[in-house]
Amino acid sequence: MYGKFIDNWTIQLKKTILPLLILNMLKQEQLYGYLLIVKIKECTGLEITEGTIYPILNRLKEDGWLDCKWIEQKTGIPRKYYTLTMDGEKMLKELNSNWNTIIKDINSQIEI
Amino acid sequence: MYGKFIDNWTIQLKKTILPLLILNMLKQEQLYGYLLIVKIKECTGLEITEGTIYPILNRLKEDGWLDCKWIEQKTGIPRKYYTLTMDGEKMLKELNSNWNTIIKDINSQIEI
DNA sequence: TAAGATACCTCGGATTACAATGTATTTTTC
DNA sequence: GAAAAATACATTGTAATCCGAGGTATCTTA
Repeated sequence: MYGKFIDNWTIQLKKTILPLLILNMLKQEQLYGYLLIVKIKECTGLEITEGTIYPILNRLKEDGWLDCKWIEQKTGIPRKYYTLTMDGEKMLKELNSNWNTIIKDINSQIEI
Repeated sequence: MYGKFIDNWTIQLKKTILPLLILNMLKQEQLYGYLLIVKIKECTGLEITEGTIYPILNRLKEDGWLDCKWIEQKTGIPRKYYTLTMDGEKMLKELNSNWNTIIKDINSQIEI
């Protein structure tokens, strides 16, 4: 059985990619932490917890790639919505470019 | 300046991908640790040290994905060459398939 | 009204990664 | 031909990271 090795590696890879994924999701629409957990699960199958998502969002905000604002709900708890800053958009363009380069480099080593 | 964030993330991603890359390289030809360091640099620009490559190779061997044998050189130090086992080949097929799925999932979130 | 879901946040101990270090031979350089 | 640099293996201590667990609060459902 080789499932365990593959599972661990796959989960690790998805976690490494998280910032890229989160930034790209936030480029399309503003989102809050708890919803990101759900969306990431939908998109990648990866089940993360709050202990994973909030530190990442805080870090991206501290670095200046994200803004956030509290939005009151008609009903329910207020939510902290995140959006990309101008810097964040520029940075993301380069990050996506890097992502593509890496994929190309790696795929060049994978036989078809 | 956003280079630092991008650099760190890029390096981290490449390191996470290392096992996939190494296994695919070894599928094409038998290689030894020191040469892998050179080839990985050529392919991805990632500069790793022995402290990185040998533990990975040992781990892959312990797990049963790799075989190794010492080969004496006409001149120079003997080298420890690694090859894929049958299990390793099967596992790699699945690993590559996972890799493609992840790329597809992530790219679906990246605007063009 | 209790349980479960939504939504935020923090932190310390477990894990992990790798720089540094060590050995030995060969090649190059001056 | 001595010293330095390169080739090639291996290990390990600690520095950094990560996230499960735990905490607060409100809303919904059974």
